[in-house]
Amino acid sequence: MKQLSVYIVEDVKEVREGLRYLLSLDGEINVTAAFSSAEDLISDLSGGGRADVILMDIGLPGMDGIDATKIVKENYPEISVLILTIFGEHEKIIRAVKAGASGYVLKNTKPTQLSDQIKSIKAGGTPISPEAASKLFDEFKKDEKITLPGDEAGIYNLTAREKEILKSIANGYTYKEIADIFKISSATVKKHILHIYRKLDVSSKVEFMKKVINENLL
Amino acid sequence: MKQLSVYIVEDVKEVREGLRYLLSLDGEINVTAAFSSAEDLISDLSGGGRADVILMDIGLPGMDGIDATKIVKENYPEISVLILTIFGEHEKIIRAVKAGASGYVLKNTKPTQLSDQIKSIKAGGTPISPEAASKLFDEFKKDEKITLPGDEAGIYNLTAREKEILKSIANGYTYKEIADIFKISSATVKKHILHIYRKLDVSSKVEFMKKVINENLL
DNA sequence: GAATGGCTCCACCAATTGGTGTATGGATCA
DNA sequence: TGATCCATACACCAATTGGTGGAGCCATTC
Repeated sequence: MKQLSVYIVEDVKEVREGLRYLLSLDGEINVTAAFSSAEDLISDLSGGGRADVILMDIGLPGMDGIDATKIVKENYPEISVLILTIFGEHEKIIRAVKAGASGYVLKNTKPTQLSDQIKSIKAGGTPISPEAASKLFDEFKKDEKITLPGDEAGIYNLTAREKEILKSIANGYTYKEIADIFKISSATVKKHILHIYRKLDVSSKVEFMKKVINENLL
Repeated sequence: MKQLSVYIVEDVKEVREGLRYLLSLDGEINVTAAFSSAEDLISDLSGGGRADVILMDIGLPGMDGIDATKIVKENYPEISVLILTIFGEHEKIIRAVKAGASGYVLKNTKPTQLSDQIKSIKAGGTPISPEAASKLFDEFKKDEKITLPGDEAGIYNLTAREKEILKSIANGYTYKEIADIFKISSATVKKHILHIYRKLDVSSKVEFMKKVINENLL
């Protein structure tokens, strides 16, 4: 297995060197650089420096770890950023993950666990501790709402009209009520809905609602 | 590092033995037993058998992986359950995680990734693939809603029978189908549903579904 | 024992839904 | 210039749903 190239960004020298030492114990991990500020990191990356994973402290002097994460992910999306944090920094963690961080680990994580988590990022896993999971989940949901309806054709190739009808149905209106809203015949509404059913592969309002709500089609 | 003891629960022999072989390639993982049914697993645990991680298939004959997970977590909470699934089983995954699963991995995950994900569970991580993450997030949010406001007031004072009917309706069955399932008249089913509607303060299946799904009444 | 509440069932009704046709005008596209 | 898609609309039909009333049986509770 190829070695993982890891950068460390942490302002406190003792922590920085401690991390470097701890990670050096894992043969699969190679700490190729360590920086005491986000600015130094950015400057290295601009100069062609690369890493598989960046271990990023949040509380950095100058540019903080969140903004740094944003810049890294915007310019070098292939690099995974793992946020280093202390217990209780929920909100910062959320902002960091929204900025593109792949996950986070607590600073008091055991050495072996830290190695495993770094490796698991590249293996497709997302290390998240349960404590802050629900908050994180909320935020992700908000993101979804932004990204989903913005799409043009829609996931099921629904036409613009069909999307309108879909929303109305999901909001509990009957065919007749929807007909009044859009000033069309209820027969037309029904026609639209049957088309929607076909596209969503459902055949009743119950199935329809399950799909709409579970897949956040609103 | 101590070896991780892993159980496999998977009904298809080829898959089961394939997993056992793949995991045997990782020195830190020790597959101590493999079962073809949830019942066999439970019986082993009852007899004193233990594992650090259980790799659990969802689609098992007899007791399915979700119920099995529930039982395992209720009786042996220290055991982590990792759900083995195929792409697209969103709903089941959600239910499995709610049942206490530590995460899930897709069946087509690469061997090395699988090992890493198993190890990352015990390292505190939660292996979740991004595809279904947002859905999972939604569900967690819903859980929050339940535990916070829906306290002692009970779940709308529904009787045991009404809860059964509620589930069936939410699963898309018609009155008639439910009548067949419970061996009662469809008139009775309808009566129950009208009672449920009153208690939930709704008056159609669409409103009903919104409430059931959003407040996770299943 | 009477009252209450849960579960069962019946009849009857209006409204809604699911599904099938067919058809017309407009836009778009090959 | 056809062909196709979209939105509109109508007719007709079977099934399901939402709502009302009443009623019997059983267990628990007061």
